[in-house]
Amino acid sequence: MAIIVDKEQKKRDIALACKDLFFQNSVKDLSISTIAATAGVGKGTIYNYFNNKEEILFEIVNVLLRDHDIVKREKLSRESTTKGKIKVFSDFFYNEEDLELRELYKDFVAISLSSPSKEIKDFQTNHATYYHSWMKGIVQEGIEKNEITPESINLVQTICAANEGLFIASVSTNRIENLEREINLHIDAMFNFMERKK
Amino acid sequence: MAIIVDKEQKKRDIALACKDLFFQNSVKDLSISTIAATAGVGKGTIYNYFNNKEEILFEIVNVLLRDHDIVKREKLSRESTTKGKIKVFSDFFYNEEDLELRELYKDFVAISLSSPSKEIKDFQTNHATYYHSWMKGIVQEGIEKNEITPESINLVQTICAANEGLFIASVSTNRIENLEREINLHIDAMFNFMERKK
DNA sequence: TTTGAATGACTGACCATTAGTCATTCAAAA
DNA sequence: TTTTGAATGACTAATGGTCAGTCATTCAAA
Repeated sequence: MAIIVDKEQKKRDIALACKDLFFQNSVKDLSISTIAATAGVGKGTIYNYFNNKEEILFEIVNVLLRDHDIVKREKLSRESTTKGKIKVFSDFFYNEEDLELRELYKDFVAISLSSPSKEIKDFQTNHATYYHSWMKGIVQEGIEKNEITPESINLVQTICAANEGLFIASVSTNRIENLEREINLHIDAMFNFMERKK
Repeated sequence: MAIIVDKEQKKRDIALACKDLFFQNSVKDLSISTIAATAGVGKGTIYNYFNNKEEILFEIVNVLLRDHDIVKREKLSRESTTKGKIKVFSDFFYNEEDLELRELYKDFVAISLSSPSKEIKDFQTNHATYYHSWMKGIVQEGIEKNEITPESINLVQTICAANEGLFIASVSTNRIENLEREINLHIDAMFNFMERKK
């Protein structure tokens, strides 16, 4: 009949083609024309695959998060203690290699705060739930290995939230000079309470 | 020679005139024309007092925060325990009476995440520092009254960050069904560690 | 007391740019 | 040759921001 393209693949191709554009500019400062030109397609084509700029950002984040998770799993497997794992788990917010992904993540949170559409919220919920239960698994494991107390499981939510809160503060204010230090301090403080006293 | 207006006052007047507009719409969805019409001035006049829409939001938040603080001080004085005070301090994120201010606050954080201009960051830093040291004062007082351990002072940062993080999560995801409960749970958990054992 | 020059406040028409649409074109398959 | 999905970019409507001109008030000089 006519050309049939793999819609999902093309969507990914377009998104990844302007990855760097999104790294260097905030979504707000990018025009659809620029994005289309960078991806090497017409403006109309963009609208064949995405409803708006934000969805392109989501697609990029989605793809990058998959790679990020693989690396994270790798790094986690090299840690033996629960505390070490939690620290590695939290290093997304400050480490050098996730700098670009973090740039996108900022935009991402900004969008979900100002335009709470259903899709965006579901998207965020999925990711948040995924990482939350991942961390919960790590803590659970620590409990089973008798490293930390059973009540520690109730602090998972707080650790996650504090990480997020510290990150937001480090971006939106000048109050946090050293995020890595700040996050590790708070994890240390939490583990003081969570660790089994011998 | 000519008319001299109180610039600061007029700025406040314009901002407050479209307060409700900002409550009901996100900054993104408001046009300068609409804002100008609502405030009853010409579009050009807006630019005599503000550089962009965001600055109008800041002005509104500034004024409202002043009132909010008075009420908060009032409420705090009625609490006798440190734990009670911290809970009252944190209720901004979920209580009914601050609903509108919270709407603005969301926009506010979104802007500081996506357009980190110097002014915005300074503005945020001032407020964050102000509230942070306020809470620190409350904790300090609790330590002096021998209610909580001296080490508690190190958890102020974590409590603040976790509140913020939980709030962000409640807005941007569907994971937190009851923010009030979640925040109070985490404060209770923290106080379990902070309180002096008798 | 009158007057007109000086000045600051205010304005909305105007311009450049943008998001989003859609009629048209293109190319492959039948 | 015909059919049909994909791609396109000219077009429209709306927006943010500018700026040349208008207006109102004041006050010094006549």
